[in-house]
Amino acid sequence: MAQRKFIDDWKRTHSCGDLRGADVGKQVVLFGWVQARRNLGGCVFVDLRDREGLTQVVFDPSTEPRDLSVDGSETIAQAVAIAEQIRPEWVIGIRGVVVSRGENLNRNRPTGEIEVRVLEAEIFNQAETPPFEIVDDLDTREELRLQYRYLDLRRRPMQQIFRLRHQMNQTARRYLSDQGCLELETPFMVKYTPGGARNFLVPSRHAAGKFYALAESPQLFKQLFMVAGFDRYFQIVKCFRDEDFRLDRQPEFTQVDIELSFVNQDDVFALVEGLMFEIVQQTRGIDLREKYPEGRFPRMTFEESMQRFGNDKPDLRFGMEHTDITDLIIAHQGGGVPFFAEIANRFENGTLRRDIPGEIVKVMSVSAEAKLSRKDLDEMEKMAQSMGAKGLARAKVGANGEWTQTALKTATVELRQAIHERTGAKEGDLLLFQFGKAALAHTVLANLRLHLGKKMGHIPAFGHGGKLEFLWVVNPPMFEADEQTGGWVAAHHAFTRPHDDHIAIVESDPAKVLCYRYDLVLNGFEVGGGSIRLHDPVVQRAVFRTLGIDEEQAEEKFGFLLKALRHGAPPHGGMAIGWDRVAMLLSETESLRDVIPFPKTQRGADPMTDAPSALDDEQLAELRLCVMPQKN
RNA sequence: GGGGCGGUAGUUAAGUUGGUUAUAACGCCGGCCUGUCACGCCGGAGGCCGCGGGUUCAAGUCCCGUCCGCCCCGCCA
Repeated sequence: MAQRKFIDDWKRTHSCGDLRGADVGKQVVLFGWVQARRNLGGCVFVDLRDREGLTQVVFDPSTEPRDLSVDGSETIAQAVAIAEQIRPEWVIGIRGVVVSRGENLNRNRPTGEIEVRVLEAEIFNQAETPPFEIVDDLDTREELRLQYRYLDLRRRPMQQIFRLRHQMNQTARRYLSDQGCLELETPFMVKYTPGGARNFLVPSRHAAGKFYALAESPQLFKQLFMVAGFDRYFQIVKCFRDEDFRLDRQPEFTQVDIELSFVNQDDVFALVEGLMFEIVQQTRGIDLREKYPEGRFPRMTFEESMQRFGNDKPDLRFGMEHTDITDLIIAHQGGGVPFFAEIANRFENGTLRRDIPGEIVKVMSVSAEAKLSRKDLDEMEKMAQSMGAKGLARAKVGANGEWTQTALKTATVELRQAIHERTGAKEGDLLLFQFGKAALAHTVLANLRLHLGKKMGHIPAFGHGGKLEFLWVVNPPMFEADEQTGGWVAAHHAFTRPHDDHIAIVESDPAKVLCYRYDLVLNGFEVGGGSIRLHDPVVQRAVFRTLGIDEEQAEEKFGFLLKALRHGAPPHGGMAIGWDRVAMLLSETESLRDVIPFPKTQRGADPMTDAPSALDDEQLAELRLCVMPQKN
């Protein structure tokens, strides 16, 4: 067996990204993986890779150690023999001398001025031929990349992403610590609490038949830190939610969790803004003060966001806003369009009311520049239908303000003029309509807006495209109507503080109650959310009454928190930042999976380890569990 | 739970109205080559066309089912 000189007697002197022209003449020891081997017949060039970079090393049988003023002639033949054997991804070590490449330099890499002339080499390990090449611009099924994630992670772009995450973590720790926050830990295995996201459950062997829940967030525990008087807390923490996935959702994900005592909403914002400025500066070298000179992010109310963009996480990198024309439809009694008239009638006769969320008519004006073909429109209509819409009514604005290419051509001049005036639509523009249930109309138009934004090149398919648009979305409603029961449910959670001037109407007019809940949005992604908590037991009881939760139920569900809040809870509030989403946006990658070292597929599987897996009967018996047969 | 797209050598793709032995590039293996750096040149191996059923003289291709992956709606307080 080889003598292992390279590990036992010699130490690595440099990384594969270190050496420059100034190092010429140095004797060096490099360790790494074989990126590429170019055998010219006698002379073998090898690109040696480690996490810092690539260095070309040369195995040349004609090397004369004396010319390099070093020993080692007897080892050169051995080294050249090794060069003949090695293959991509083998792990080797070399000892050699840095020489200038003179005219033959490679300007494409930082180490391109030099190469290392090998005097001695050792193979640490061979490698099977990898299922895909370890290259920067890999084009391979993602499933295969996940199956061999350790090879995928060997690639430079992936290494850069996780270096970025390291920087994010270091920056957050330093900043939040400087802001007086203590890094404290909360349990992952917690008591199951109903409502909200589904929990992953962990069966207990000691208490067979009982289960822990994996924490969907440290929410309740961080509030207990405030009761305990820690004053300010943060944690970089994993959260677990057993819900369906999207490109920005994984079953386990990381958030930077923050909670502060004796603060109002503005105090929380200032802290988080400072953090984001710092993160963007440290990781991307971008000074957000150029865009936000006051050091603050803009704010928009929830209601305005829904009106203008159809969701609570608007992508502000481009326009194409929506316009609510429900009032125009009512005023014009349908304006000659049968299905508008139908809606107008229902408002007339009181079936629908404007002051409570119900049905609406919205329009999005698309510039003539979009040059949408019939095929494009059909595709968009299909998209709308796949989201549950009946169709996609549209009208093209003609030279004299008439509507063409549309089922809406019966619209009156007055209605058309009113709509053109409000939307600013000009000749050649296309009007896209949605009407009916507000939630559906909003969803459809919000998605079409993003679709068109990408299609028209206002925003890239993924990545920030040089624009970082932050926004606080504030003052959402505290309660939502529960369609099934006809009662009220908490729009976020029951421990959010209502606006002070709405406390009086918590029970009398829940629909109008707004609360101190806020989301931080970046380029159309919700990257953080939080609230000022409700620490007043009197208001808390009123909220529970509105939600139809009596004291007994409240005790049963949230007893430990309510009890804690009765023992001297300071006013407090906080924030949770979706750290993976921030990493995804800053690294301009396509999905959350790209910024998580070992992510799950859309169905929650890990192709590498084959998790989740079945248990054998013995294990189940120990937990006193039995698995029901699959229902068909 | 619903809708859409995809699955063909190790990888990425092509594959005609169903019709001989399923192509190509990269990778892999062997040979040659002393200044390559996407090295080059010559040769070679490599296929359960995701899986199961059906239609047919004949299926990668058409039909049904199913599994897996991705995107969206619902869901995610």
